[in-house]
Amino acid sequence: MLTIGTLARRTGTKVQTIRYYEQVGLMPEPGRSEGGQRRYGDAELDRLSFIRHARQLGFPLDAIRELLNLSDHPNRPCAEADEIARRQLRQVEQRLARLEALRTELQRMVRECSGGRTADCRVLEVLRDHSECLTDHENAGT
Amino acid sequence: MLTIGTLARRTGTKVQTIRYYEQVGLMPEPGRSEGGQRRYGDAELDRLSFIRHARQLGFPLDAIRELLNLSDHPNRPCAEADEIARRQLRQVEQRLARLEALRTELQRMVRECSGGRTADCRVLEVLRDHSECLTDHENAGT
DNA sequence: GCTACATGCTCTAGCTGCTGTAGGTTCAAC
DNA sequence: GTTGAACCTACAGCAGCTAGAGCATGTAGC
Repeated sequence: MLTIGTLARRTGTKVQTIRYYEQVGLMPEPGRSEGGQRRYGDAELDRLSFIRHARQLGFPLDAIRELLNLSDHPNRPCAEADEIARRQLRQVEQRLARLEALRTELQRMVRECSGGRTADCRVLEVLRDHSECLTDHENAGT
Repeated sequence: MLTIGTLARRTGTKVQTIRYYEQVGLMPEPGRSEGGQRRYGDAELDRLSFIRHARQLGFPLDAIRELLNLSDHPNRPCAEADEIARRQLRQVEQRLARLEALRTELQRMVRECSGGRTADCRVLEVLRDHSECLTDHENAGT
């Protein structure tokens, strides 16, 4: 039986995050000690590892919920899990494309800055005048 | 004199977003009509365009605040603006590297999935067992 | 058995950067 | 004068946590 702190250390998760996962229904409500402290078993350790790993791969919590659901039904076809992963892959690819455009633009700004006064700063100039940009970068960033 | 709605349309910003920028001090408190509605001039139009453009390039609001500050002091050296842009570029490059690792891993998962039952699903299997991963992908995702 | 202290508990607020809604007011055209 | 679009303030909510307050429990040493 593991305390929440031990579970946290084993999975590289913060204690509060585990409680948060419980709150949003990703982790089950665990058993409690006589004094009311959470006690976890190996199943929960596996489940949390799964969640953390999926998070590291950028899956949103909703997708992880679906994946966990599928994982609980070994006889169902895996097309759904496959589709979730593909969706995530598409997302990642889209973000990559946007970030690459941003990188290009930022590199250009930085390269052209000659280090004078802010009045002549290329960085500020480009920001002031969108038409100086080579690439599209709408909805970018985050 | 522009109303907030016109300013919003001209800059591709939502009205609420403009009010939000005012609230967090990115936009100045504008003049008001007799009835208390905001009225903007060209300076504000430029300032908001600057903000939006910087946001499209992924600069966080704090960085934009600094950039605007620098922009208001044309005689100061532009090293600071340059540094802010470089910092942003580094951020973008880091995110790119992480996302590329994610893409690799997701591609592998998807490619190896043979479309059987979830019990044998590669996607779920990889998520269950971190050691199957080729790349590092810690702190990834968002 | 007692004390000290790490760890646990719940609850609430805060982070970023907006976005949406409720319930009311102003403006401009007709 | 009346309509209807656009405006106003104030506040709640999104994701995915994270941090803190104020208190309870668990455990190790003595």
